[in-house]
Amino acid sequence: MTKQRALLLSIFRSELCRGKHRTADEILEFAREKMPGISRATVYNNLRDMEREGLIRKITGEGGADFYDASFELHGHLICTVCNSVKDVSVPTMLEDLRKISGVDVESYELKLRYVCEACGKHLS
Amino acid sequence: MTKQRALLLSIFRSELCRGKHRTADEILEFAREKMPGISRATVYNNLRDMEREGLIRKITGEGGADFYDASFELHGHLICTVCNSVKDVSVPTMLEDLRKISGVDVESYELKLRYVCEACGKHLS
DNA sequence: TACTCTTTTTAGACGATGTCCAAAAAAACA
DNA sequence: TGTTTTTTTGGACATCGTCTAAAAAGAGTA
Repeated sequence: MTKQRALLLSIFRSELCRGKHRTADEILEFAREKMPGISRATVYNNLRDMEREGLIRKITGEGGADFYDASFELHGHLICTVCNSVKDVSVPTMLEDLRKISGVDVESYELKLRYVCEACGKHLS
Repeated sequence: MTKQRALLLSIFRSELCRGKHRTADEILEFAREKMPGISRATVYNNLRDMEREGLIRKITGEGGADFYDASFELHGHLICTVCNSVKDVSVPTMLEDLRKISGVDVESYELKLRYVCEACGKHLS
């Protein structure tokens, strides 16, 4: 366990990431506050590895960067089509349902729901 | 309606795209076979507009380029974690179910299911 | 058609995100 | 400790997509 890897894990466990969705570059910023010299490649390498190990989840980004969260249970993401904000939504039986529907042994899923969030809905009058 | 736009629409309606998932660059290639000078920017602009108009769907790509399909009904995508191949899977009641579960007026969804496809499953012994 | 106004196309520069590489450093092992 | 393996590093590189300003094409009107 390298110091860099430990730092990244601690960031994901900290308030900085609790319930939030972070891009690789946001994680890099957080990491550099504690370890100024840490390399971009190191962060990307570790994010890739941590995802493979199931420690974090990667969500393929809307219009740009992918983002990561440290949530262990599978859940979907509500994405506002106006402001791109993201909220989690839990769908407990989803994996089982999907296995039945598809007839395939689904390992995991990524579900993005497009909607208009409350704040943006008000502005649309 | 410009000639370029008409060409792109015809490509999406043709056998080249029926039931398939195409990247922007594949579409660009197809377009250049008929109209060699067509610009990359034109293809990207039109794909963006056509998606906004609901003529095509964009699926945020795994490890790289986004891809597009011309299928009008919502459906999920089975993605093989080994070879990255994509297959459609229909989930008829999904949108209604999701509205009930989330309590939000979901406009559309994007569902990616990770699994190991038949061909790859055999090789894994 | 001729004139105007608006929209689209174009080429290429640009930007953002992420990957690759070979050398150096750190960690793990015996 | 000495050796081997893994990780980090920095910077070049690749990919994908967006932006820009000028030119061309399309649309509207008479």
